[in-house]
Amino acid sequence: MNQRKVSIKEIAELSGVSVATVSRVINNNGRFSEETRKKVLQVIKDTHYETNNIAKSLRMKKSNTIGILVPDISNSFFANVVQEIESILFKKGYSTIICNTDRNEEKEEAYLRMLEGKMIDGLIVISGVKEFGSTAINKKTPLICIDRKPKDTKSTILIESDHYQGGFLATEELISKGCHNIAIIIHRDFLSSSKERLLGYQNALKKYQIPFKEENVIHVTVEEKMSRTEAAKAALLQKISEGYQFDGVFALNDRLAIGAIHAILDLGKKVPEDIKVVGFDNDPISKYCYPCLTTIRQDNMLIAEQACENLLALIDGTRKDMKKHQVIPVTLVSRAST
Amino acid sequence: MNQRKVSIKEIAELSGVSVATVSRVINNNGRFSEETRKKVLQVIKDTHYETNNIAKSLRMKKSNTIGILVPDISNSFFANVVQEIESILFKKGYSTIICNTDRNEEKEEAYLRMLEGKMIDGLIVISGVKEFGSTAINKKTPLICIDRKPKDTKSTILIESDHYQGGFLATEELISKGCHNIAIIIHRDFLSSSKERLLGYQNALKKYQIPFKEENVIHVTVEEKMSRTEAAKAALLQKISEGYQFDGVFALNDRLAIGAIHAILDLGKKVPEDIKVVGFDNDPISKYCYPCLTTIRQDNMLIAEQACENLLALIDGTRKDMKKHQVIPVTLVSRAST
DNA sequence: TTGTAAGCGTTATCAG
DNA sequence: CTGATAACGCTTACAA
Repeated sequence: MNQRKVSIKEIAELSGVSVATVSRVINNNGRFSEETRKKVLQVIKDTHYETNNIAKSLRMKKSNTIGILVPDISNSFFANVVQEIESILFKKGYSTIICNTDRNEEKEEAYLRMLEGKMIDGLIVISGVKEFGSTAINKKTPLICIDRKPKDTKSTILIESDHYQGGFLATEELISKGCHNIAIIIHRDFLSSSKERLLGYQNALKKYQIPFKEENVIHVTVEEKMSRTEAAKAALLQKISEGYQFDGVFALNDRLAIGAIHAILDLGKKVPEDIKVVGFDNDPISKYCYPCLTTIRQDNMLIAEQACENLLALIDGTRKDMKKHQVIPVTLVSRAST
Repeated sequence: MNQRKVSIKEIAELSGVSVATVSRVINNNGRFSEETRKKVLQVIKDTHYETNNIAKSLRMKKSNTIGILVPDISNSFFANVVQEIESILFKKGYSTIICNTDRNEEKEEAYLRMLEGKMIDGLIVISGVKEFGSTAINKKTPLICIDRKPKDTKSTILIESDHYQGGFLATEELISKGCHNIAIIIHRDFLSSSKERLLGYQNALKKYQIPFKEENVIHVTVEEKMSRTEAAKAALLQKISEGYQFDGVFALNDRLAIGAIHAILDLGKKVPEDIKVVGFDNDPISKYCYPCLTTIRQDNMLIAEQACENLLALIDGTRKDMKKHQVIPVTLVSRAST
């Protein structure tokens, strides 16, 4: 019962027509009689014929495939966005090649070459490390960036969350719950997203006339083999041991926030009674930690939708009024930690 | 500076040789003079030529692409395994098409058709729902299953964790910490992995001469729009309200375990002092919840390695002594919850 | 309405 | 050592 792979040519022979006609029927393209249509379709059914997309791609110079570059698929934010993108594109008839770059520039470069060889119709780069000026795919391949823009700052479209708003909302939440002395925990301060979040924090303070103090900014560096959570915990404990006092924490992501909570609990204080905590990302762990973590939710779904929509428009050439920088609103998810 | 895509033919012309020779040089295949080699390579470099893998695949009937079917990429176990597989295969020169099936049989079927059209060289199915007997890819496409075997039970290779051992270790841990009355929380009891874990639980009890009681088995059903965690918490609270007593919990996955912990804490009891808890999977949340969760770690890395190794052997035809059922050991990760 | 044939970019066979 | 050329499976003018 092991049917060999059957080609359009054999369908033609079995149906008593030419390959051209079969092709027309398959693609519902051009004219043919109802009779031949029926016959061809029947033969296709019988033989379990499936179009060879490789050949089709070669001929059409279109692969119906798009590439996604992602730094780390096991990060929940990335995983979610990718999953959503994949799902949307699938419905549109595109398949997706997901490339996990490990934030490694060489790997990224290698993937780009591979993708080019596969004649991808478009590319989505999430938080990419590489500047795309010199790369293999600098041609006309439609490109959308999410979360971070490559240095080659020309005309590529960037889609990202409203990090400023996120910082503002998080801080406002703490203030509204009575905090006056709010620590902010930052990991990668060079990221534009981090800077925006910090700015939101500062402006929220200003709005409520709370002075911004430099000593409230806690920078954590994550050593090799150490998680962000551990690093944040250690940094906070260190600072406290030096006499630092505070009544609220805004951590720039949920992993850091959990670290802060652990530190606080270890000292015998209570969250949220003694100190309140807000994170960022709405990582699943924020729902499962104890106490549950108030956090800022990025709209992964909308980011994905917008990325796909723009990319497809770019591919189809129906590029109307696409903004170069698209900012997606975030929302506060209020939980037990505040 | 926008170079059009350049083909082997143009390389030939620019180098003053034939396409055949260029092909030979590129693939280091056949004989050619050092001189021509140098010239051709130089032209390739100058023009930024990149092989068109679509054309190559068509000709070679080999795409150097493998497909992965995965139920849910945002599940940490799956995400990890997929990530690892992708990384290994990439090093071997294969690219990977990751297909997220959402446990949806139609989507799975559609993906299989798509993958066939892409002439994939091999397929890895993680916890698949479909029986592959009738499907598009029943040909000779090499196939490896992870975690669950499709019904069509013929000769496909299955790689999975030692679920029995996991159940045993988890239960033994609880017993060794003084538990005598251990609840077991089960979600999908029809899965063979669940059955094995239960069996391990029972045999561990037997080893320590603790009688197995049916009332200790808590089945949770997860309603639409409810997380496993919430469902487990609700189920446990319900049971307790009926007067049920216990001093330890073995939950068949970490999400369920977290639910149990939340239930226990809500009742004013302490973990691990009053009740101890063990989960399964070593989900990242197990490290970040409070208290941190003792759990069973599946060896994702080894599973991935073994899957790739077997698949590549199948593809190359160097299929020596491959066992049809390969069982990967698991380990206990002891944390605060016990 | 249908068939013929060219061509997409490669590799492999067969002569030279 | 190198060059023509067929073939991979498909789409699409152009003819009929």
